Amino acid sequence: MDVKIKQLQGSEGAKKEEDGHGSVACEEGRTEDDLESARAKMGEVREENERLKMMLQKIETEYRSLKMKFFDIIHPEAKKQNDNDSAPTRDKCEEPELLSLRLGTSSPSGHKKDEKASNSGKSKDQKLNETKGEDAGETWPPSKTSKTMTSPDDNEVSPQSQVKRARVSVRARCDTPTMNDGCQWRKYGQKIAKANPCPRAYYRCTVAPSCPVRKQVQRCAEDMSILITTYEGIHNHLLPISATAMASTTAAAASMLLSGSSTSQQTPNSSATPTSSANPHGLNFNLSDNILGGRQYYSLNSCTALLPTITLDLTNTPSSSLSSTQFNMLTSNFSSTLRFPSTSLSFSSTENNIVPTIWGAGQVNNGALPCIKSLNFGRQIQNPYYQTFLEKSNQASQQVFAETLTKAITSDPSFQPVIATALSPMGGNSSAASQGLAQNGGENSLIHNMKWAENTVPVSSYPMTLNGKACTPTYLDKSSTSNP
DNA sequence: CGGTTTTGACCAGCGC
DNA sequence: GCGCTGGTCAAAACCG
Repeated sequence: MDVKIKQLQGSEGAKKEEDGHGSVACEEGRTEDDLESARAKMGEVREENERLKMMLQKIETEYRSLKMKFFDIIHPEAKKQNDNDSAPTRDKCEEPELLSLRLGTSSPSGHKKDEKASNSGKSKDQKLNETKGEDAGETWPPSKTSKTMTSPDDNEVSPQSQVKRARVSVRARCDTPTMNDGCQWRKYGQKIAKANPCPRAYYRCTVAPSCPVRKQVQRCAEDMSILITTYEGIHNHLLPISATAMASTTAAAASMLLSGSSTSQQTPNSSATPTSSANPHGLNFNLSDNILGGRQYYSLNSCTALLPTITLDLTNTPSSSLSSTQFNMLTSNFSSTLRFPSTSLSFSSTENNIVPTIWGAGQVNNGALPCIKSLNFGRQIQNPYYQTFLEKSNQASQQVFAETLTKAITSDPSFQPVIATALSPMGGNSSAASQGLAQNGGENSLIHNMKWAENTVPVSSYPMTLNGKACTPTYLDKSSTSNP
């Protein structure tokens, strides 16, 4: 991790020059007007950076405060005994708890045997994770393995086991039988599900023989053009570039689901009244009841209802109760009909010029899978190339995203715990963010700090294709980088 | 020939 | 205990 941080710091230093702070020499040959214009822009950028810096500091302060409160709730006895303990001590104890929510790791405990050899090289937090048996990789219900072996985790429906079994359902308009999400899948079964004439197909990942990831593909009974793909599990292998987009997106979505669930759990009534907060960018983050969770396809699938499921609605059909120009994040409540909460993220916007810019670096994102670039918590790919690529090609979009997200966070207090939880696995701890902030002088601090996830993948490389045919060809940048 | 798909059978969980 | 349903297995068929 230290190495990664150093790499980031190094890239940030290089980026400063790209930002224009060290590029005065490049101004040679330009007119005085150009110089004045460039200086004015530099001033604006500096001001914006200062604002972002302040926002980040505020977020970190609130994050630490929330962490302390959370720790007090979880360990009230520890609070009594350690009333005089400093915050760093608490952080040490709490970090594994928060890390247990991480879904984007690529080292599932289901393959601990294989990992024992390399265990010595693992970071501290990873080891703590394994010690507590909360590794997020073991997500698939061990239906078959339970025949021969049962783990203690499987016998209790603890919050941790719910975490492990989180599902991410993706609704997208597709004409072909299945979405090509970049992974290799092998079909191992097909069933006619109740109340849906369309058969449900079962696939498992064949990129690695021991990969636990599986997916179910079924057409929506209400709209045959909508393909519902449900992912479950975490890849335990390196992924192709094109596959990391989906993997990170589902991981991020699942992470949102889990963090949102925990929030609702602690304050079950807090979401009774939908709250929304518009921001100057016109991007609304709505925290409300489980509006989409009550959709029919949830209740029809009893088994899905047994698992915490998050739905990424990538269809162009605006939700009946939601504006088509909103990025609606709907946290779950605890419906009496569902044993676990379901969360829906609706990306149904087709007209909004903000969201596509965020997801796709300006490319129109009309139904293509949005890549939550700056909220990737997984680390499937650790390739410096992606960092460089992103910094050069997606810098503008990330700035927009950072600004938008920051304003959304600051304007909507209910979103802060979600981000706080989401940020906790990134880069190990929040103090690293502070360090990075201090060491790089705060320039573009928020943007950079939110780029810790090494598997960030440019959307332009994500082939939302269907068996080789572009699912939504107009959204793809054909000049994008090719897979290695 | 090896990998994938198809498809009937089997199993487990759940409700009655 | 029985039936229903979802999920998985595995042999056969299929395909490049």
